[in-house]
Amino acid sequence: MTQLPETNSQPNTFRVRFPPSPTGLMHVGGLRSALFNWLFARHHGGDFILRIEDTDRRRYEPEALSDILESLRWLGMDWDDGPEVGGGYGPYFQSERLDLYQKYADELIEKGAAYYCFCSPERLARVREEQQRRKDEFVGYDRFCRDLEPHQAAQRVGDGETAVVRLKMPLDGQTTFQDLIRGEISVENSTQDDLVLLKSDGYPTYHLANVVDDHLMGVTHIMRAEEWISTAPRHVQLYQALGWQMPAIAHLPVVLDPSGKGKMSKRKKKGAGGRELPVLVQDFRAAGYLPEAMFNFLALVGWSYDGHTELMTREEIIERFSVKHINPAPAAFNYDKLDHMNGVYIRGLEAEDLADRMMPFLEEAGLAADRETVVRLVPLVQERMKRLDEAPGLVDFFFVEELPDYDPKLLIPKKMDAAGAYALLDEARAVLEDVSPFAHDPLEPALRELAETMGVKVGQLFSPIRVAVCGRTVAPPLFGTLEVLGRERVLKRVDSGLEKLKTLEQTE
RNA sequence: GCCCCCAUCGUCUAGCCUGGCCCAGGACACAGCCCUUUCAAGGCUGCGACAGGGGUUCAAAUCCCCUUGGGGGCACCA
Repeated sequence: MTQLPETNSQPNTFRVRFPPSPTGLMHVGGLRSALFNWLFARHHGGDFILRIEDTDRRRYEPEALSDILESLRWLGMDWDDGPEVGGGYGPYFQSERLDLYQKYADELIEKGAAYYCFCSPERLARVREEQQRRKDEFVGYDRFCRDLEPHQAAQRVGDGETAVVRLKMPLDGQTTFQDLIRGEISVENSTQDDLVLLKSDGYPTYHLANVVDDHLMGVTHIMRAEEWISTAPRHVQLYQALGWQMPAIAHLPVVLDPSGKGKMSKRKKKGAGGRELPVLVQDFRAAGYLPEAMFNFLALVGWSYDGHTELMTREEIIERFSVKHINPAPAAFNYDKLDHMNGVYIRGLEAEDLADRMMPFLEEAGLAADRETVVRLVPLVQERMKRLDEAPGLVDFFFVEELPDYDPKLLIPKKMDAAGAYALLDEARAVLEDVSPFAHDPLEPALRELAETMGVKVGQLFSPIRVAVCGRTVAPPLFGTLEVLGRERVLKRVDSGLEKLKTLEQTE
């Protein structure tokens, strides 16, 4: 028998929980729910419980659990009760609490608040189908077994007949509850059907397990996504049948996909430029979003502080978080804004820190990047990055000996021909060979002076150099780039650029 | 179809509870200009909303009702 919690222990006045089901990889919607609960707990000095709702044996995926734990840790959300840390109300895996659910299901049957149902899934499907075809007002279980004689029903179960346990919902009247965000919510009981509490495999449904555990674990506040609203009346009835006080409850607005049409699904969406928009937490990590930016942004999905303060540290968010400022309206997930905010956080990083965070992305891209060089590169690219996954594309030419092939025409500046470009590059080469030390400072004045003596705009001179050295027209600031590249490689690339121009002249 | 929730710029939102300070503020995006060796970053400016209709009131974005629109849910999944 699973150990019941000490009845005389005084639970914290603020105990919230995040109860993921290990049926798939964690997605942002779930992370957001977790974050709001965590913020609520930390704000009030309460407890954050992590409970694994592994009651669906068919959809169970073993790798989901580690993904859930990693996702929470990524954002720095620690839990007071749960896997790996324990707590006084365990176990925290519902699959290890089966006897508890069985016990309360039995109790409800005994009280006459629940009953055995022997209807086969086939019959249920047939009933539903007919109701839909007839366009009945009521679609749901027809309560075929509700009034079976209890002793006979128990006998059949004893004889080994498979059955589920269903809750007897009231047939008339209405069920009402207070939502912390939406106020009073009320539904007609005649629209509700008798929900399954215990499945035929002996596992509880979400409804039973969730209610039993929230009660036993001393949960005081439930914050879950809006899609649960419609099941709340059932939970109200369940608490009532069990004779327990229901925790305060709040339904968080759903997160809509960027188009605002439908909630964010686990399927990836295509964004501007055909980029796959991340949905899973691990995709956000892989895209190079900083956890601190993600934390800040996610806190603002459905919650706001004062309408104009958006950049906040985690401490500030914890201090300012309030259920009162949670917006009940669904919100589209704004990737552009996330990117912008991530860029702000990237720009705020120390050079060494940013270099460390860039390294895995450079390695992943197959670049032989060394940390020392990357640290020197940071000032050149820091304000040009919104996501870390953009880093390889920004610095790749620093880590190759030979530039990949590029269009020689790029070497020719505006209003100029190949011969002119050649002359410019050739003169520049002389300067590049002479200047000492080969660093930003002597390099810039020297090349500016060259532009002046040659009577061209600096842009006209710098452009061919940039292309020769980087292999493209858009690149980090030139002089810093030259310095990091070093004289030897720069001259080699300029030579190769000169050669390209020469062949271009001949074919003209 | 039925039930429930929601409704301020293209998007995220402040204001709504406790009507007047709102001819509605901020952010992202977009456009223009400035800065500038490209691209960014930064600065400035612009574009742009109270879904519609009825009430209540001296006064409504704010309160009430209806309509419309959007979303969510209708499993032995969570």
